[in-house]
Amino acid sequence: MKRNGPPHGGEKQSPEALPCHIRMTRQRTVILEELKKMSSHPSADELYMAVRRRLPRISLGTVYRNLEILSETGQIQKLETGGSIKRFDGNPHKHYHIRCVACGRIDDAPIAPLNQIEDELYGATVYTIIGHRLEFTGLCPSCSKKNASGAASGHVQGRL
Amino acid sequence: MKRNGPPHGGEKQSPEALPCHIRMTRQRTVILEELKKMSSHPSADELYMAVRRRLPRISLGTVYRNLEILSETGQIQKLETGGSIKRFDGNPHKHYHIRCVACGRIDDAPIAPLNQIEDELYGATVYTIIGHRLEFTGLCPSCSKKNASGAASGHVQGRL
DNA sequence: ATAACTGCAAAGGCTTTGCATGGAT
DNA sequence: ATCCATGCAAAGCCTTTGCAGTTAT
Repeated sequence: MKRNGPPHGGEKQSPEALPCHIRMTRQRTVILEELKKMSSHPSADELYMAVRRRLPRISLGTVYRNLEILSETGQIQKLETGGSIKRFDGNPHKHYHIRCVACGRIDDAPIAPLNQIEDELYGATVYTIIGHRLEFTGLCPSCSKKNASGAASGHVQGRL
Repeated sequence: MKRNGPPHGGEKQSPEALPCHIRMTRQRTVILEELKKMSSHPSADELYMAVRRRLPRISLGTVYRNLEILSETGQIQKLETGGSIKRFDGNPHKHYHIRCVACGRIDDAPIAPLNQIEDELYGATVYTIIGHRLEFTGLCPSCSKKNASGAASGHVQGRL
């Protein structure tokens, strides 16, 4: 079914020819609306939970499929962060993020894009450069508090 | 067995108290040696293949466990790149990478560390900053060639 | 002697996919 | 009418883990 793309979350999919006509289904509309409403850079599953409040019969697979399509059409961003769980951003514009290494929370990083940084590589790499991604890591307020109290051996949260 | 850490490759593990005495087993030695020998930032599985040439009976689980320990003791780096497959770097020093979005190949990015960049966030975020990661994306020579020839609809490789 | 480690296999978690059905254009 | 999209469930992939036996110190 997939031409030759990687399985799992592998490295990256082929540009995967999108269908000729992309239809606007109720599911797709709601997924997009809910994602744009959330500032929390949700995972597919978190978004699924949110969407389910409006479309109780939607399936997780549909959410995944739509997130893929929406990101391929540039309406949203699939975040490739350090964590292995994929997260999505309703804001399609280039910006950086900061990620809590303890709970996985992701926020926008208030810093201007490094527009020239890719130039530094031009003569120096054999790659054709496409872009770059800058991600800060840290502890969110909540985890940093927990870390300070139960500080014995530096315990950290399991997840969010 | 795991205290409270996330499952899968989740967000990040707790500092996971390492054992009191870390033994140097043959497996660990070979894994470290082979990794340092490879400049290709291999995945656990790729390294497993390499190590197996010297220790045919080693198990993949052992490779994973050792990579975890070695990275926690700072002898190697676990790369948190955009791809969802984890890769490892025998070079424990801070440096950036460039990743081929088509095949997942990773090379070092020949660019100096941005030592001051984290300062820009100090007043501006609620996070306690730990570090940052800069990753360039692009096409490696091999994929860029393939992309140019079969350029009809921009096909790209499936994996490495 | 004993805590740490290994091999093996099974479990786990996130993501993708096959298929029959439903729906947008 | 056509072909894209959905729901459901099963499969897939990478990674982690339980356990019993082994080994470094």
